[in-house]
Amino acid sequence: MFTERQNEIINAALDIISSEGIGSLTVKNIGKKLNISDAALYKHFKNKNQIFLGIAKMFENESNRVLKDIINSDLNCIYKIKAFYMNRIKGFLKNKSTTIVLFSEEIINDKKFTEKISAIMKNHKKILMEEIKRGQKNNKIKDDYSPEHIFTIIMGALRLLVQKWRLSKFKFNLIKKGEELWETLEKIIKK
Amino acid sequence: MFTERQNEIINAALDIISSEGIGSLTVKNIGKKLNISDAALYKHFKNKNQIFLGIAKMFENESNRVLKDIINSDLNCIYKIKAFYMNRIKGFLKNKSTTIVLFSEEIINDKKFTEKISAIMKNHKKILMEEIKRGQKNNKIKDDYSPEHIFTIIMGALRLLVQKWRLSKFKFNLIKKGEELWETLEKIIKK
DNA sequence: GTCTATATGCCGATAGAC
DNA sequence: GTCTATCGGCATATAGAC
Repeated sequence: MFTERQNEIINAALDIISSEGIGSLTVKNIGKKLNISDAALYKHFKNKNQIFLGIAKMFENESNRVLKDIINSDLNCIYKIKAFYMNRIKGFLKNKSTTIVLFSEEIINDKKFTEKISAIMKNHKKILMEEIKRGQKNNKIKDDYSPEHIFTIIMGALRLLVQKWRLSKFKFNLIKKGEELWETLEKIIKK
Repeated sequence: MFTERQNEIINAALDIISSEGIGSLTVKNIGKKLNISDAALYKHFKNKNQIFLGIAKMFENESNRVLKDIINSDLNCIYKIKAFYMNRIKGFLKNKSTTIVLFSEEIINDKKFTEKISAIMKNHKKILMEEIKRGQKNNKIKDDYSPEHIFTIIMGALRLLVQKWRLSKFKFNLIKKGEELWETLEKIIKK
């Protein structure tokens, strides 16, 4: 998929985003981080947008892999949704910068990047909605609310929590707060 | 508060953000929009960050005014929360660019701006939480969930809906979708 | 694959005339 | 308050030697 150097470049970019913000993500800074010149980067990526696209692809690979594992597991639907939810939280914890990149599609003004992120999100939504519908059929999830609204509420709450965490400069325990929030979300949707 | 020209400049900036994205917001572009030179802008604002701060102040003035009206009304607490929720939606409809500016605190790398936006958000949260608590005391709102979680769920869902609307390029009817989502939110919190 | 040197362009901001 | 002219700085990206 990626060469070793390409992986290093993507990780350096993620490092810079999480520590100094997206405004500091320049080819010069990436080079500095890797102790090579900025010009050398162009031997590995055609241009800066391709690095962004690399970030999106890396995220896609990881989340798809995990998603498959969860869907193919024999957990019941509520626990599948919980597993997805907690997995996203752990993903953000591991790669803090994704909290910026993925929630702020408008920052990176590249069509292919935006489309990629959009597609990933749509895929997540599709898979989650299927589980929600199955749960409603099997009488595990309340059918007072539309699957669409349940999705909006779960993902919206998750995102807001993660954003708060980022704005607090990662000061509180995201896993703990995430689990507490899930307790409430589960109470709301569980039949 | 602002001179007429300052208001024009702020509105031009908001225009640019909503139509071309924050990356296109340059002093040169603002000048072009107003058919004056970029240099002339510096007679009205000391620098670019002061224009950003102007955007934040404008938003603060408007939302505080409306918030006061709602809080001082004699609606019951659930309808106060609904009024706040719907008012935010209408605010985004009126000024599409605020959907970018306010949800992406990290884009604008100015300390005073970030602090201002943060303060506005904290104030909104404080007022909403008070209403939620009052509702729980008066047996109007379920006390199975913590006020903090109720806040996260309502605001998170609202934000996600608004973001979806923005990414759809404002194609669907935000008011209608917002009202539908509120129906669900109300069912969840109402005792 | 890495380097240095450099092209090109836009950024925010200032000087000074009118 | 507006203009033109201009500055220094930094951005992405390329050329060409090693």
